[in-house]
Amino acid sequence: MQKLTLKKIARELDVSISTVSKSLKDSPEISEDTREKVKAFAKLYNYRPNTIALSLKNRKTKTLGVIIPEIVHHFFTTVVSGIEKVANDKGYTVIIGLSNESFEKEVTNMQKLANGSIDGFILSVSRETQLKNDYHHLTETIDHGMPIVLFDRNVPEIECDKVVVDDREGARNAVLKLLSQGCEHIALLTTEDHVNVGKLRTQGYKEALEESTIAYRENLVIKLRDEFNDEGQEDRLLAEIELFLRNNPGVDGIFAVNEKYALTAMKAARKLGREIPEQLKVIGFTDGDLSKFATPSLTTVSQHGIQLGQNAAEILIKRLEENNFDPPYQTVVVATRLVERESTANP
Amino acid sequence: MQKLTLKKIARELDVSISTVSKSLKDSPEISEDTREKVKAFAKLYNYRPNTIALSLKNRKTKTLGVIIPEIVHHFFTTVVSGIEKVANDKGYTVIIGLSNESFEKEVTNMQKLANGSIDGFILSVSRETQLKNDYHHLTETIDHGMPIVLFDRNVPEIECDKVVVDDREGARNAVLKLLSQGCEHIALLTTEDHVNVGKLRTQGYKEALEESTIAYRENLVIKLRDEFNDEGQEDRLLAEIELFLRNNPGVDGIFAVNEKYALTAMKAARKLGREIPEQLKVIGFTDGDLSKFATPSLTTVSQHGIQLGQNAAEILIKRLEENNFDPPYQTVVVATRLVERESTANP
DNA sequence: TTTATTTACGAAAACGTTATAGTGTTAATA
DNA sequence: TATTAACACTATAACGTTTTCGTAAATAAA
Repeated sequence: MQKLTLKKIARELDVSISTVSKSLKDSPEISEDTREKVKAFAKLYNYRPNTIALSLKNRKTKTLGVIIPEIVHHFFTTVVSGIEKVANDKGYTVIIGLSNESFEKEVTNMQKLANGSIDGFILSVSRETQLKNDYHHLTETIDHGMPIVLFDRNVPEIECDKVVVDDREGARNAVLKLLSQGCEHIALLTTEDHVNVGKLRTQGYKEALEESTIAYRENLVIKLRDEFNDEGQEDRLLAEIELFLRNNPGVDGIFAVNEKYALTAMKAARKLGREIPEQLKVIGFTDGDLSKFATPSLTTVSQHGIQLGQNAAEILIKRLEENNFDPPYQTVVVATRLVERESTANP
Repeated sequence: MQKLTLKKIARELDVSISTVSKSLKDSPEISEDTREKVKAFAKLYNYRPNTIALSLKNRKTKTLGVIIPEIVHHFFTTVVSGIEKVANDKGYTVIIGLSNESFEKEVTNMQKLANGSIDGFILSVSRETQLKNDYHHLTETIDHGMPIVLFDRNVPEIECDKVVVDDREGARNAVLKLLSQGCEHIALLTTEDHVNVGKLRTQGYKEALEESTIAYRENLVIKLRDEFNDEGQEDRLLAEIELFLRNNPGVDGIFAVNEKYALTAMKAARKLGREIPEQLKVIGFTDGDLSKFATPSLTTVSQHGIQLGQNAAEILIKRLEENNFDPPYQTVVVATRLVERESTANP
């Protein structure tokens, strides 16, 4: 009924615990007779070694801690599924911690997991952490010999392995696409400055313009406040974008740094009677269902979240298994791909 | 540098391990002097007890195992976030296992976690498990004294705590809504029969019709094959639904058992030139971003995933803390709510 | 002064493993 | 026959905790 242990098997078969353990590991020290007897018994009653005891003994848990800012989020879940895949294949378990974009939750979650529960972290820092610019919990963890792989939201000042999306290049390609489709007044819908990926995408936007004959114009860049992302704030987001479009009737292209902004922009445009893609072309970032099912369907920069997760897990596990926790660290940049759909089509 | 343990503190302060342990727990057995000294040292070097050692000693891990069929899935992630919230508040950690709708992965994932890593399961069975109708892994787990809370996809033959959505009633309300909006030929887009929730929603559809003057007609029920849900099969799904609509020009209402089917139906309708909501009204299940951002926005049956997850975690933790693993078990039915949007509006 | 009691600590066992180092037989070798 | 080697097992320590039990020394009571 209750969990079977080596001790119970030993008692039952009237041998020592060592004998049982060795039999199950097919040690030649034990006679074939005894070995078979023990194995048969263990199989019959479905013995499985206690993971916790093993973890304690081996001082490794074969478990990865994954901390993400949000779970009801397409991109992060694709990353997690990539991590899970690789981890499972290599015999690792995954523990997920959510920071909900909060610095404090990120810290406590990490502290809780760092005390023996896991062998290493895969983590994307919360928005608030970026804002506070406080990364002591990361450096401390690394100093204690626990490896971290940072993904997506890069933190240049932290030295560790990293897997990031080529945000700059992805954005550049998106804007080049808009240019090649004939757009001349391309707006950028982005986040506040402290969000690293937003900054990189903005940079890509600028680069593309610099390569063209179109000048960069500050007033076509609209930085949407973080709070607009919160549940129930969709209307304010919409109002903000609508106002912008109303004030800038000449805008014929929009590059948005995420799906939501892009979809909301399309909604605003529709309200203002602007035809997509005829009068206004739109490209978003993150290739989720939202883009696929939008009307018109949305051209996006796909981030290959699964790939990203797989890379992160592979790097971390490699470090763990090679027992090498020291520099040099690597930074893998995962290329993006522009998925073209109706929102940028030319007649 | 490396992890601090009681032993190291003891050695450093030249006292016994017991003294350190007791000091940190403020035991009156230890003199105030020593206590303070130990606590100061522990604080200075940031001592945290090793979770694994504690788990082994206490024979409980304060960890919940959550097994879900898919993670890139709005509904399941909302449930997980509800679980996380409650679990974290009560000092529990969450381990996530993905079955990817596969029976085998579900079983191995459970076996791996059941060997000491977790105190109990929260689980939604995979599609394949339902198809095979093989639940021995669940009964065995329960027999070993590990509690399970089943959520969403109910398995009537398994006795344990359950938290389910009121699928029947949700569907009934949806169809009643369509009826009240004047629909007379209401189609049902559902899954294959072995999916329990699909069956319940179908039942609700029938009930609503029975309460009306409209007769149930077999040929208005279309069971979409499971494989159409796979990545990259969107076109086949669309084709199937389009064919159906073409063959049934009289259809003026659609109730779909998930967002994807609903959105795809809208797309098909658009291709056929049918106006939504004027000529055709549509309601989906699951209130995700897809519905919110669709054009026209989609009326849906909201499942309150967060609530569901919270309930599940509360029930499981209650059982764990009360050390009561025996019947009676409870089944909580979470009510749905019809979120009305443009797709069912009347002019 | 002798005995009882408190104070302040330490030793040891236990949780379930694994690995190292014994140990008592029996068989082979010198 | 005496020594050595092979065999088949067992005891023990260790991983990091907590807790029960023990015990010296100091203090209080008889």
